[in-house]
Amino acid sequence: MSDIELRHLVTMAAVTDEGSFGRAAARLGYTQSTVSQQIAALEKAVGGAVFDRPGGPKPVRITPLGAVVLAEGRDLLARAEAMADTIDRFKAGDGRVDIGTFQSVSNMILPLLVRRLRAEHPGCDIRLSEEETDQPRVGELDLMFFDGRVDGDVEHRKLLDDPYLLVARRGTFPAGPVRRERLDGAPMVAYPEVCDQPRIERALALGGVRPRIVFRTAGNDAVLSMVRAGLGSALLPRLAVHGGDVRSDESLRIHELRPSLPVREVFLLWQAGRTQSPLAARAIEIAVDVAAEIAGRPDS
Amino acid sequence: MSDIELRHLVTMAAVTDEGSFGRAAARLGYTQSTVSQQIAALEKAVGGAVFDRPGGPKPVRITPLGAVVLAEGRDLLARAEAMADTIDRFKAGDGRVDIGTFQSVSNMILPLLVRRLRAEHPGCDIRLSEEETDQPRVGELDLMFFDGRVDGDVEHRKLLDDPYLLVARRGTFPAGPVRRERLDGAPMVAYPEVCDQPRIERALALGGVRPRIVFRTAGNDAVLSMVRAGLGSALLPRLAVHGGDVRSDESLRIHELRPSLPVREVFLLWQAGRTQSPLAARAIEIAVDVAAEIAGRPDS
DNA sequence: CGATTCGATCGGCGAACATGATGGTTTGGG
DNA sequence: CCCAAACCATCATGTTCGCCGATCGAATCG
Repeated sequence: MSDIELRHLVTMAAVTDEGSFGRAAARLGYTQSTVSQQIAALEKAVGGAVFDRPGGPKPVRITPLGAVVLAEGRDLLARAEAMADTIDRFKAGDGRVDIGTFQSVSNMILPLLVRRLRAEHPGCDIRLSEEETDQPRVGELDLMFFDGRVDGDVEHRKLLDDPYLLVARRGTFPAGPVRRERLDGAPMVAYPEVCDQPRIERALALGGVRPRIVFRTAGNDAVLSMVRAGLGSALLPRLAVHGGDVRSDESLRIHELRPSLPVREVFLLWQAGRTQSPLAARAIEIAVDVAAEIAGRPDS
Repeated sequence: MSDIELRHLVTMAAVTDEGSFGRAAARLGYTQSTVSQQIAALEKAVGGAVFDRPGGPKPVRITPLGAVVLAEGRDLLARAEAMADTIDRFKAGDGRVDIGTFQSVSNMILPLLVRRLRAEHPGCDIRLSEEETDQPRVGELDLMFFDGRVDGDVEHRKLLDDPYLLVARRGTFPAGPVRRERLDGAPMVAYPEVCDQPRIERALALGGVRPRIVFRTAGNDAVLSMVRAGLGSALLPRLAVHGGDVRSDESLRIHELRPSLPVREVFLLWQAGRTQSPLAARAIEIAVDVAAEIAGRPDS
């Protein structure tokens, strides 16, 4: 019954435009016989004639039922064409991409990524979500920034190594590198124990160094404010101190740690075995480029 | 390329709902093999995978491209269903019908026809047009009322015979039938010389009777007003004097003519060889019924 | 490591499609 | 009045396409 096919509607529209089965066939690259059969099939599907065939050189004329079918059919065909357009645009890189980020991980990378992606695809829909869970829900995202290895069915791309630096109030330590032992029992401000944070604390503890964590917060600004206020020092990844006014802040001093902590690795990861959108694929490439530029930039 | 078929979209929607090719096949009455092939065909048409197949008991998962296709596809399917609904309603008698009427021909029939048609099909779109051309454009109408025969490729259905009556101001003629000769040179108000009017004037002239036409107007009311005002008498078809307040108007008198004029035949006609809508077909039936009732109604 | 679930693939069969030729119908001109 | 032209329907034919049944390979789970 409702076995209407788009091809038949195209043919019907052509017949209406041309006023003749034969000319419509010529336009569509069919034979007159084919057009005749297609219209017959369409008429069987809708349950009534859509054209009156006067016979002879008179042009065929649409019936009232045919007018209804044609009006709705043209609408349907327009929708189908719009669908094809949308698909083509999507394949060219338009569409939506959901990117997850965590804490201060990507405060340097993400703005550049978004800017370049939007420059390439002005119409694209970039959605960012920052969640504070340890084991993130990569399942609902296209891409996710993360520091540290992650298990599960996840593919990853390493973006950069992010070394830890010690940020202290001026006068807390003498200029230059600071030995790890100096942090044992020292008051410190730190991130919550998610992501890479447990790992560096374990690394310190392995050397018998146990700082006194006096405050934990996920906000970079809050950490730095507390350091400025003299609450304690902080071990922050370079990305977190690289930008902003940290280096020009006279009340703060940045020290290297000796021996240095194992670097934090920043990854871009996504669900394994899942087809990426062209936009997401492009985002990965751009993220890698951006990370390489940032990693190669001199420290000050 | 853009060879997307509605059937494939239905299958894709089912797969998305069920999370499995096999269950979708069971729901649709297909085989798993068929669903697999249909999805493959769809993927070839859109140029990319629409599902990720993890393999094993894991449910298939839609890809970003698939999400786009599905969103647009559901819209397309909804349109197609709406189209089927519209067609079904049309075949049940809904839709639009264009009816032409002329002068005072159908002042009695048309209101009843419209009322009954709208009672049967509340949603239908009845359009009336009254044109003052002699040879009407039946080509743009579904149905047309007309008095008198018409040539061309026109099918017709006779509705009723409409005899002419003489309407005069009280006191113009003695009560009862009036002989034709009395109208020779008499002042009369008449319709314009279109439709049936030339025929009755010829019929009078054939008997040597030539009224003095002092005013021609297409409006029934205008004719009667002029008769009341004493401008002259009028030969009007019975339909024109049947309704309204003519018979109860004490200032007017209705006479038969002896010998009577040949009756005016009222037809409903439409273009020959043209498929009509169910609504139009029903309108014809109702018009015939209505006309029969009116013709059978006693004169006063 | 088998049992299970799942999609892909192959061979085959029947329906649908496109073609070319033929026939019936109508129109308009000589 | 008949003939040529335009037009659509139909038929027979070859080919494609859709669907099915069966089988295979992959992944998961107990």
